[in-house]
Amino acid sequence: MNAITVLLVDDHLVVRSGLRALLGTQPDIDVVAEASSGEEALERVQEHSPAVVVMDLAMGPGMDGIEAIRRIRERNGRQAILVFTTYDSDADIVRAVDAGAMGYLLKDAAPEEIFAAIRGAVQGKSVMSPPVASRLFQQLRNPDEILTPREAELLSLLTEGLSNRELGQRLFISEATVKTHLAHIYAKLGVETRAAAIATAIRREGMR
Amino acid sequence: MNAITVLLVDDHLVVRSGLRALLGTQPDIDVVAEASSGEEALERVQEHSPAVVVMDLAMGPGMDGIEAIRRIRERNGRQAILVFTTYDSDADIVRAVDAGAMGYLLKDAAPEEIFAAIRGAVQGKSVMSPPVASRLFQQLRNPDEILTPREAELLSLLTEGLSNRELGQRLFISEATVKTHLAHIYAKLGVETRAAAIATAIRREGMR
DNA sequence: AGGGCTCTCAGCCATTTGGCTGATACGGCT
DNA sequence: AGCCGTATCAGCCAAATGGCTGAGAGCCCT
Repeated sequence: MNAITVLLVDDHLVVRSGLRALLGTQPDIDVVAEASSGEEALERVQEHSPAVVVMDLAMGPGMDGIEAIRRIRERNGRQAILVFTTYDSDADIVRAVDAGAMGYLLKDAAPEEIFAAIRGAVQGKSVMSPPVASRLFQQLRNPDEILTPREAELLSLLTEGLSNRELGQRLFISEATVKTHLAHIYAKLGVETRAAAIATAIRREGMR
Repeated sequence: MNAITVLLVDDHLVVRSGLRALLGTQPDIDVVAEASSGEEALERVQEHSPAVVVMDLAMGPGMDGIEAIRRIRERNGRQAILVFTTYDSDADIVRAVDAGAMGYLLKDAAPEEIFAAIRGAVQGKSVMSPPVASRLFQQLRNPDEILTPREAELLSLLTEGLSNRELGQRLFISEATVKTHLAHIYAKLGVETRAAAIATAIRREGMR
């Protein structure tokens, strides 16, 4: 039987080594290449056409994981992409699945979980770490809490520490509109002040 | 020649595997044990008395890396402790060095850097990743920007999104005093609003 | 055509925050 | 004893923020 070919994408060498060592114990899984950036990932996919791409979302400067997923899916849809990352950030999960990820694993997942996810991915099965799945489920249950694109944009700038006036100037809208958006954001995030919104956003949405 | 005995502490199995794989290539370095939590790290140190402890700061629930460093140094000062983590947060660096860490490496360090750090550590040399060293240097150069303990405490609570009133209640001081501290914090962080202070604090101090 | 969502803006008012000045108290250092 | 840093508190005032109501325009979907 043919082994499942895998490409590892992570900007940390130790993580790639660790995955390679772990996956090396499985005869039916074959790590054929590694990449340390989104750009490199695209090249390796072209070269090797791996069956599965295991990818960290957080990568240094340049293309991030989400963008890499999108590009891989666009030009070469045959790969199953597994996200393998440290954080179970709501926004990341949604964006990764949206971009075309087949599964979302946390880095503290047990080896068996990882193996199962890779084997499942080639068969078109979607795999999530339990904590990730429960978060996704919550999101689906509470559509009220999903920010509109404009609100997300504003929230992102909010975490830069801008004032209402500055937000308005940056987005070419009046301060009144800024306040309206903010009020909606607060309601959706379940907070009452801008400070709490920033704290929530940075911590929970992974806006580092 | 006797190999350098090493204990790996990281809550992520893949990271431990990766480090083990990397360090396994060096004949003079011998990984004698692994731990996935601060508590476990203490036990392993007792059991194996490794020459070097390579430790991640961020670990799941329970004892964090800083606390683990402190405890190891307290009861058994013979180990050289190397911090090996993802973030170059100012606060973490200072606290880790304060707790007794010999060096501070980032996870994207080159293998040679890691080997050199371990070898240097047993000889009492202090090793820092270049970006880490430069941050520390900046801290030393700008003593004006170092927060007092009370200010740091307040800033920490600030990132929870509390109001001045709540801050006062939590710290058993008047709102007036809270405002005084805040003004000092803003000046030291070089910001003008609480929002910017929170953003700066969370991003730069690693207050996740 | 109508309903719903998003984005935009306005005005009013209460609360919060920030800037400023000045003050007291304690501890350590010289 | 005197100085400095830290921590505490007060009062005043301007600016920013948040809560509320209401409203028009564009868009998509049925």
